[in-house]
Amino acid sequence: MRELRYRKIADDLRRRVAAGEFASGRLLPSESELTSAYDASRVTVRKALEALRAEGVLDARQGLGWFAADPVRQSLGRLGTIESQLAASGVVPERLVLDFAFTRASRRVRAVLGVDTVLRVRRLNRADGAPFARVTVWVPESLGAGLSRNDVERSSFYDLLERAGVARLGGATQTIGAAAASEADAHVLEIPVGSPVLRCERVTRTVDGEPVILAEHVFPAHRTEFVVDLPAVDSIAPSGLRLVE
Amino acid sequence: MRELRYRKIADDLRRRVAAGEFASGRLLPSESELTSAYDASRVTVRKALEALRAEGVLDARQGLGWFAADPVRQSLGRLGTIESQLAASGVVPERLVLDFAFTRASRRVRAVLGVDTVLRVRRLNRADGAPFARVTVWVPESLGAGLSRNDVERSSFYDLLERAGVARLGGATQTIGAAAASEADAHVLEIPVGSPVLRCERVTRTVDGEPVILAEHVFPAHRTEFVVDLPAVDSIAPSGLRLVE
DNA sequence: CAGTGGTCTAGACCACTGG
DNA sequence: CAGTGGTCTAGACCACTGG
Repeated sequence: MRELRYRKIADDLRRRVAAGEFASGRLLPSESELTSAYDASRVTVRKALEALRAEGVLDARQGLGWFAADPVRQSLGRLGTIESQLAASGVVPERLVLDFAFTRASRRVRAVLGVDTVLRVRRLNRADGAPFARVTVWVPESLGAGLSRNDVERSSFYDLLERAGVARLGGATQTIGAAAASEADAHVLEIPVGSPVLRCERVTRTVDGEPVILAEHVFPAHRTEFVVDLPAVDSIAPSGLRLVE
Repeated sequence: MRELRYRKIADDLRRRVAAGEFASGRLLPSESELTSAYDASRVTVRKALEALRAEGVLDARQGLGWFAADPVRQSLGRLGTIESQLAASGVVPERLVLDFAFTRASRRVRAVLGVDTVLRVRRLNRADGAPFARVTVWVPESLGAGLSRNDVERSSFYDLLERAGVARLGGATQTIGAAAASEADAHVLEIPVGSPVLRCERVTRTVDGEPVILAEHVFPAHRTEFVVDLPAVDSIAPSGLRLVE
């Protein structure tokens, strides 16, 4: 990988912001100062700054200057996965494997993954002993063939597939809906049947765009919510909503 | 508002893509051709193209060219507001004002907006006659003072505040949760009490970061879901989720 | 190979901010 | 007012794609 100047500048500025160098209303050096300091053109410096704005790290106002973005926005940009959030707050999430089987794909799963036989794993996630997610993951038989039940209890599927070099994962599409808890959900999550749950379905693709993981997460509504930070809006209505069927 | 060249170019290209001019693998004119055609510098043309890439409308490959993005991603990038989606599919959304009042802010509303008196508007949105959203909007008394009941029935709050120059809106934070339909929700949305609903709360800030609009949207779960497109992932778990309390 | 997008430079004018 | 970020120009070199 070629070294990109704007990326090096962005990395350096991100580090300095994280170190608190520009905390609480203090402005960054002006673009022309940064241009001199990094010995780059203003366009390159701006490309780095705009990238950090897109990440939610920095923001700017014309006539004023660049500054570290609102902490709320920063923390949202860094939210990451629920497990990393829990780990950061000192709670060790437990992962319990309920089911591990190679089975025929249902019509829905076949439509998404395009294969007839899949590895299906059901897991329960707990935080401080209380269940907070019921997870079902489907992967094509070929990708799951090397995985053991102990593997999926110890590690996340992302680690097992990506870091082990089995697949190179690219983007994903995530849908979030509400539903009433099924009997199976209710039993595992220790909530009443029919009580509201958040249901999240996620299709993860390889870098080539081929869908390789289908995951369903069910969360009890009283314990969980999704947070989305929108750097700019053109409406006050929720974004990303669509009507189904 | 000053006319921005890169924005005009982006608007034109977006329209041409939507019209199918570059459908199914056909490339757009090269950047140097676009530079001549729009009589702008290459940097300006690229700024327009990059903006459309960020929207999910276009994509490019070095050495090949620019092309209309994958339709899946396109539809996600263009999702925008539910009302614009409906309009695009030929359904005219109706907006019915249920309530329009200046009232004392509840503790929650005061905590968010930082004022004691607010304009509170309740609306019902329908598509093809069927209710799909119950909306409550709170704005500080000072911002709502110039608005009439007819205004909020005809136009969106965004149009009323931003385009009318009352406030310059910046970013927003949106939380999505599930809940059981309250009696009021159920009555207005024509669903059973206790059936699952998606509940979305959105805080919109001015460009200066001051919260000025609080909006709550309640959607019947069986008709609606949120879709998020994630260009790159570092986990297969849902992103943006957090535990409440 | 010729042509493409990706990065980068050294300038310029403008709208906007704070004092 | 001087200084700031926002936009825009006319160049340049590079890595990469397809034939």
